[in-house]
Amino acid sequence: MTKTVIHKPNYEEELRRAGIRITRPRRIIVGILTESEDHPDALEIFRRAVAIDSSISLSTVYRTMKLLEGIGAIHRHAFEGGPSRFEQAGGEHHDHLIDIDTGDVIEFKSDRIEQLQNEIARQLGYDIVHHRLELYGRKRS
Amino acid sequence: MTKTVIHKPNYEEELRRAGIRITRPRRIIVGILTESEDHPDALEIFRRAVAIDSSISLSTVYRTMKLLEGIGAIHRHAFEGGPSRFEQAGGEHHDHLIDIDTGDVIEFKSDRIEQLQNEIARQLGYDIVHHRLELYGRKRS
DNA sequence: CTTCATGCAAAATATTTGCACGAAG
DNA sequence: CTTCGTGCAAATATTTTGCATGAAG
Repeated sequence: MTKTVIHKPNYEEELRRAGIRITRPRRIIVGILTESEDHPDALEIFRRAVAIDSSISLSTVYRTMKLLEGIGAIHRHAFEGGPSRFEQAGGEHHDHLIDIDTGDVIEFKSDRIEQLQNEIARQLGYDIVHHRLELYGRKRS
Repeated sequence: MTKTVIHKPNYEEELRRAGIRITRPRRIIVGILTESEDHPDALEIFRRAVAIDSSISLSTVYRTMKLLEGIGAIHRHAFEGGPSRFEQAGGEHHDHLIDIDTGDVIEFKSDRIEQLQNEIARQLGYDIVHHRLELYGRKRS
C-alpha cells in the first residue's frame, strides 16, 4: 500500500487535444482544479471561481465538470450523503479513506486489492470497467 | 470469494425490539423489502407499496427507509448517478458488482479484500467504521 | 388518552436545461 | 462569420419537513 503523489496535469492541453474551446470560465475552473489538493464539490469550486471572476455561474461549473469528466480529465466521487466531489485525474489510480468525523479524504492504493477485484470479476463472468472503494473510518486514538 | 445467500429477516420483530410502532404502511414496506431480491430505490418501493395499499405516500417510504437504516435493518447504497437503493441487512456482509449495461447487481464477498482494507486503515491510523466496494463491469462475451 | 405516524403540500438540495446573447476560432 | 459557450432563470430529480389529522398502544 502506498500513498499517492500529487501531480499537475496540463488541462488546457487536454482540452485543446479534445477539440474543446478554451474560454475564460474554463481556464479559471481548470486552474482551480489544478491547484486543488482536496476534493471540492461543485459549489466549492464555484465559490473559488467567483473569487477570481465574479461573473462565473454555477451552471458553467457543472457543465465544465461534466465536460472534463467526459474526456477523463477529472473523476467524480459520490461519497455518502453529500454532493459529487471532484478530483483531477491523470495521477495514478487510487482509492479513498474518508474520515467520518472531519470529512477529510486520504488517498491510498493497493495493488493486492485491485488484483483480487479482477479475479472476482472474472469468476463472475465480468470485466471491470471501473470500481469504487471507499473506507469510512475514524482516527484511532 | 463466495456469492451470498439470501435470508429473510423478521423485520417486525426487529422493529418491536427497537420500540418502534408497527403500522400498516410500515408492515407493507418491510414486507416488500423482505420479498425483494433486488435493490429497489424509494420510488420503486413506493410503487410496489401503492399496489398493495394505494394510500401510502412516498414520504412514508422515505421515512421508513431512514428508520430501518437507523436500526441497521437495511443498507442504503448510492450507486453511481442514481438515487439511493435499499437492501435488507442481516444477511452476511457483501459487496456489489454492478452490470453497467443492465443495472443488475451481483453480490459477492471477499475476506481477503476485507482483511487488506483493515490493514490499510490501520497503517493510516484509522479504524474502519464501514466501507463501500463497488465493481462496475460488463459481461465478458 | 397520549404519543407517534401519516398524507399532503411545500421546502430543501443537487443538478440540468432552454434561451437569447456574446465570445472563440 | 459561424459555431459554441455563457449567464440567467426555470425545470428536474431526489429527499426532507411542517402541519393538521388519525391511528397505535
